[in-house]
Amino acid sequence: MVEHSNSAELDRIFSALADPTRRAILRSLTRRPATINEIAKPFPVSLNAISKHLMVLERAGLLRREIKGRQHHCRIEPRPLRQADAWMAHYRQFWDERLDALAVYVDKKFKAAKKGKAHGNFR
Amino acid sequence: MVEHSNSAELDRIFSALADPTRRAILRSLTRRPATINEIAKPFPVSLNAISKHLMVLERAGLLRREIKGRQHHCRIEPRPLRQADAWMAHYRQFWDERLDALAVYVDKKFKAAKKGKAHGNFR
DNA sequence: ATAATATTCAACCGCATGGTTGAGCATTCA
DNA sequence: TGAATGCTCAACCATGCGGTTGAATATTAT
Repeated sequence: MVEHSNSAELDRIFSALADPTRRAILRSLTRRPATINEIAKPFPVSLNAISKHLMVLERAGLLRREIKGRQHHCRIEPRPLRQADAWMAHYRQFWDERLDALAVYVDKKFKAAKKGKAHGNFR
Repeated sequence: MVEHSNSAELDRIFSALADPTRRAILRSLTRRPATINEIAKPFPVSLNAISKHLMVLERAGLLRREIKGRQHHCRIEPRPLRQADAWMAHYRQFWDERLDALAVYVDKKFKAAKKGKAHGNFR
């Protein structure tokens, strides 16, 4: 529950990424910054829906907005992705090309547990 | 909306990661596989709540369960993280050590847009 | 001044989520 | 056989989410 301090931030980042529309918006913003109307155009949902998505991205720190007159110019802000990446780095060793070292490791423990040989290792 | 085919899978993966309890569970499973009771013990919520979290992780492919008698032995399954990582790879160039090349790139476009110089570039 | 444009606010809907409690079902222990 | 254990199912609750429509606000254009 307590975890790493920046846990709430990771919550916002990962859950912002958990929606396909928002991921598509981010991808489009890597091509060029855009106003909200421009961002919304390709999507089959209302402008309001997109406006909400943008707020979610903004709260996650993944989007920056600069208001210029009546237009809001948006650009991607990649730094939070670095944070998500840092979280995943802890697990990267486990799927890396080096033949899934963890999978092997865990599998051993797993099999041992099933045989009841390793109960002392459990808390 | 259509996106990449495996979009729904990414949805499940990212939203599974968007909860601190589930991230803590994953982390604990990197230390050792465990039964559901063992997993639940450290958390201040009910066993049922943990059981639900485990189902979410399982549906995202991040956890594998083997039922041995009345105990369910769980281990982490890192492969989906690789997928999430692949998605992020597209953005990695943007925050990499090369001093945020995208930030600079986007910033240029952004400033241009604000001055109204680049309207032709917008779709 | 008026109209059009760009965006948000507010209220609502249906559904998912994270949590609870209590019952139910296998499996193991005595 | 009967009791304890490990886990899920079912029902419920409060909250949040992604979507809508309609009104409001602010800026720009006529």
